[in-house]
Amino acid sequence: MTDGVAERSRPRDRILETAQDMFHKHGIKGVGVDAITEAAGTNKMTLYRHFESKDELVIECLRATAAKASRIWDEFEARHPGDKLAQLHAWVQKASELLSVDSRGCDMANAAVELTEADHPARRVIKELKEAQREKLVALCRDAGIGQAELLADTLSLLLEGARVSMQSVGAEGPSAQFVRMAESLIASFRAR
Amino acid sequence: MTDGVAERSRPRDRILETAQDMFHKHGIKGVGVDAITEAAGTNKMTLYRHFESKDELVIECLRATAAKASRIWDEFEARHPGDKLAQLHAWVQKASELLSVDSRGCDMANAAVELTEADHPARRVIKELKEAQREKLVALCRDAGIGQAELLADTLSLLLEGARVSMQSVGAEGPSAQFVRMAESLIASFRAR
DNA sequence: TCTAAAAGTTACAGACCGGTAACACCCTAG
DNA sequence: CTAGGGTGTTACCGGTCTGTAACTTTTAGA
Repeated sequence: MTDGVAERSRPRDRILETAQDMFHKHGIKGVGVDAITEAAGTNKMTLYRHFESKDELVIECLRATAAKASRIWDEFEARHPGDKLAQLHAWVQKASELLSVDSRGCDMANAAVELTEADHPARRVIKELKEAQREKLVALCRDAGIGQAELLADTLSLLLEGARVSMQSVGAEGPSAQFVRMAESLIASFRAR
Repeated sequence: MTDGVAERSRPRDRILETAQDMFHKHGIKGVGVDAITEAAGTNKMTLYRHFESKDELVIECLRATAAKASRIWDEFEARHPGDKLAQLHAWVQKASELLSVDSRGCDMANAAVELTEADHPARRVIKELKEAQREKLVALCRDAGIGQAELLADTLSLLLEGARVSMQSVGAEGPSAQFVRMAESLIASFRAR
């Protein structure tokens, strides 16, 4: 009779994990703190003892998501130590796997779409995290020996971001279905010159 | 002393136009019907006499947006009659113009991100409209004499969709800044083979 | 075992939401 | 001039939202 999401961890961890999951699935404005705490097997007061507001919880969730993504990058290095080109291909492969398994795309991009207020506290965090990810991909492309590393990295970024949002509007059979082919031929053409 | 948004048109038209603008700027869940009717210089009862629900209003707004986009396509044909390749370049140019002028991206994609319920009435409309746009771009590529027209059209779609969402998370100086260069070299490479 | 912190419980405040009812008004078509 | 449809106004319903107060229970460490 386990709790599924909850298990027996500390309330703060359960709240954070549950909130990540629910924000991801239903959007930030689509889920209230009551629903989160109930799903996490706790209550609202406990949430507000650990997070000073819903916005702050959102930010913590985004940071946690980025940390998970970072762990995936560590896997690339572990599986293909030193071989940056193989890591780049692994990146494409992993991106397409996630596309086929999850139809809700990137939490940070989705949050940016939802939180339209220019001064929303989450916006600067989103920008920071996205910029860090961009730099990582640029570095990977450069270390893989590609000339115009920034341009390739940015193109791959836009393709992936587009695929993730396209899935949500037209579904998996839309343009996003060809993501791997696009990305691979793009890498090939950048390597050729 | 004009009303700005309102002028002296019929309440229904004012509501539709104002709602389009406000949904676009602040998101669907970010604006209430009260705010819309007030900005449109009318009241809630009048809105509900013309639209049976907020969801229905959202759908009408999406259709109106798609109709505006369709008028832009008519411009391409008017400016470059018969020259499909020139129209494709015009499409790239226009897309980048819109990117630099408006940072909130595509209403349909944004709505798909916000409205997470799988059976939301707006979702099927979004899918229909997006599929229609996809077919238009595929036809344009094919008529421009490009071999793998579907693949080029889908790649361009993902690039643009990605650019529009990337702008919202990292801003205009991010990867989306290179959209024109990416799109043009992509077209060139498809034409070359 | 005793204590203190963490967590649970209940109730509530105050705001906003989508949607409706009842009624008064105005403007135009006949 | 008059009838009637479109519009404006006010008030309200039931629900949901974030966030807080006050109090009780559980848990864990010395």
